[in-house]
Amino acid sequence: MQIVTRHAWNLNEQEAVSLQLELAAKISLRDPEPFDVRRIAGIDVAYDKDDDRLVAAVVVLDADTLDVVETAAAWGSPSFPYVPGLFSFRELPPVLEAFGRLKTAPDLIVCDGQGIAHPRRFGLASHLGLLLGIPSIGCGKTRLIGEYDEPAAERGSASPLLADGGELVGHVLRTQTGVKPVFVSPGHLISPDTACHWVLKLAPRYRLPETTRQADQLVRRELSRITQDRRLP
DNA sequence: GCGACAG
DNA sequence: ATCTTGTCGC
Repeated sequence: MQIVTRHAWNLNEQEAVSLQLELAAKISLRDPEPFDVRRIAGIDVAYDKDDDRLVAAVVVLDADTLDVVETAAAWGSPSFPYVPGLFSFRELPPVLEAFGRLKTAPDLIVCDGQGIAHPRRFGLASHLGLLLGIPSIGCGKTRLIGEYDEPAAERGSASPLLADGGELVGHVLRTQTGVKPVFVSPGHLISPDTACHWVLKLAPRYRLPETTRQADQLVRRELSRITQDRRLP
């Protein structure tokens, strides 16, 4: 698929924050109509512990069978420090490169991290969704912002994630009975409820959605692949 | 000033 | 993210 980057990535922290404020105004929390989802993409990034390199991977799953139908990966190096709230500026460059290697564009993207459940309502999922113009969801393992009540223990239970004075920025969703919940928030072109619906559907057996699990596995395989090469004298 | 803080 | 052993359970 063709990737068109709409802005540069060589920014300092102040410029990055300004850009987020500017782009956050363009985010839509409405579901497309019609909203036909056949291919769902999952992304993940892994860091090399010895070298300062990182790998980004994209896996595309069939929405009905959850089978992997296409994958792509790209190597890079951290071009931005890890700063809570500016995560996308660190991981998106290689992720976009990986997307550019896909033959077919997905209908929905699920990211590791947050969507609008972010200080400026512009987390990684929102940034990626906006740049690609594709519906996106943020599914984080831990909280960045927001307050919430613990959801009931049964799979499918959810409680609203509220920021500031009660603004709904997502949901804390229990994907498996008796297991720690995940933080689901819309990235772009999707509503909070529809985002939860898809994450639950993508997690029929494990805590994390299959998109995230498959992307994580691919990225680790890529890491060990080069680690092996490096051991050869 | 003191915590909190996606991966 | 990454560093790390064993352990309980299906």
